[in-house]
Amino acid sequence: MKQNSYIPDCDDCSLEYNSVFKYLTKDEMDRVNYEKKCCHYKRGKILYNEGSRINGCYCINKGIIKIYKTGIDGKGQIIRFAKSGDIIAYRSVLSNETACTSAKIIEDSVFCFIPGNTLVSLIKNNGEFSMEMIKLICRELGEANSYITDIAQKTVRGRLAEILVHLKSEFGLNDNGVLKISLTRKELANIIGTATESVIRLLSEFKNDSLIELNARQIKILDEQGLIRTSNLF
Amino acid sequence: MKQNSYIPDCDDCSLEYNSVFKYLTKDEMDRVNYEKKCCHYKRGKILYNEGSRINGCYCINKGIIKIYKTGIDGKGQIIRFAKSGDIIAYRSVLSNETACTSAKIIEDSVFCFIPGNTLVSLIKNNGEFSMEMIKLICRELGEANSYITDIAQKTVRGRLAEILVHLKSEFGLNDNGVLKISLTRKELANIIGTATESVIRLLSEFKNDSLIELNARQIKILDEQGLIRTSNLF
DNA sequence: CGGTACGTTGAGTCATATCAACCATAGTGG
DNA sequence: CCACTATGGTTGATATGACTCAACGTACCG
Repeated sequence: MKQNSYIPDCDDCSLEYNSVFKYLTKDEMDRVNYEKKCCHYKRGKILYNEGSRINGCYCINKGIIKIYKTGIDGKGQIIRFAKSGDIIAYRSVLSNETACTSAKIIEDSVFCFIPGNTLVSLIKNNGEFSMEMIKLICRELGEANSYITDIAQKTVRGRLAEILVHLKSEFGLNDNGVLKISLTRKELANIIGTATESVIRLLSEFKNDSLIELNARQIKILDEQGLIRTSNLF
Repeated sequence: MKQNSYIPDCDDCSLEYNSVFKYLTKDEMDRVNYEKKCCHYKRGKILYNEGSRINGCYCINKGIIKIYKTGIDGKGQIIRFAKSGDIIAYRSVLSNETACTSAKIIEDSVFCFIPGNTLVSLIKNNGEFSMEMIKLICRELGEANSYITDIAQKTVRGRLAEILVHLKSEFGLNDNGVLKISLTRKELANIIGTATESVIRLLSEFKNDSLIELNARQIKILDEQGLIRTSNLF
């Protein structure tokens, strides 16, 4: 891990992104600042792999990271994306298991590594922080549960429409109404658990229905309500 | 909620089922014992509904409870089952949201209601307990993530085979090799997200392949390895 | 300039959903 | 006590969504 010139300060970072770390005391914050290690990674780099033992968590300052699993036959399944202010890999550290997911940079990132011991000691000694950590994990669990229902019940078409809406609300649009997050067709397919070809076909159907506009990886949302309707069709 | 004659003691219950509550101090345990409320519910009764506000969690002493969501068009999706020693509904309490699932008794149950305040205060004041709570939630999250991959990538056939194996390992078999948990075809369908008819057809295929034996709701596992193989077929 | 990754389109196939009919059982109310 | 109704289970016929395989275009990179 190469240390780079720019190192975010935990105080600023946690405030700006409203992360759980803002519940730390001054002393605790200093400790984290001292013990953390900052890294700059470019698109394509892998942070950790499924099955590996990780002895700390990563706090994202900038960029986007995809968290995914590899199923039988090697097909990838994207579980979620992490962005500024998010913490990843805490699950393995806290439950003392090997990683159940892999993490790959999909947009150049800056993040800090916080040793597991530090995290555990914060949880055990700071009730407020601990409570906030729990809320965070519970929120993630709630999302996972919803996703199970969606994926089990909706058609591929519905799931794709839904994921576009979801990506909009999570990462926003740039000035021309184009989704800020840029994914390959295959990545889109791996979110909703389908074949690349199906994504391609459905995207162009959406284009014909004037729901979106396509320009390579640029996806412009034309009719969000229409997408929402599509995602809820039986 | 009718109080019934038999009221489990938290000390015994947490030790017998190895639950997170065994990390409480004597005083804390007394408090929980004092503040909890014990209930006896029969099959079919609903504990709480999606969308309702719950101000406490339930600790299961006996029985089986299904936790499910209702999708669009009213189709149910079973998220998981809770049994002796499990805690449910903690997510809504801890993250201060309304319930994202419903809970229904599927095998006569005895359980205790623990007020949210009590739970939160235990988490804030007892670092060990808090850490164990976190481990528990992380484990549930890990399972949810795996399930997302399975459901997105496996065929209905594979999922059904898998769920049978899973039900065996979670609830065990009785003396004649029959799954202890008894579910309707529709419930099985709602676990794996398919149609009742498909479950029926696949179960009889499994019977023809000598993987299982059927007798109404009694499912006898004949060839667990075969089921595992079936569940992993691309 | 050739290689590799990504994107696109077409054709054929298969697993699964849907619709419909039917039987068995148990519970309900007149 | 019987008709009535609801619920669960089963089977068959049919429709179709989505996957797979295959071929080909394009862009970028060393």
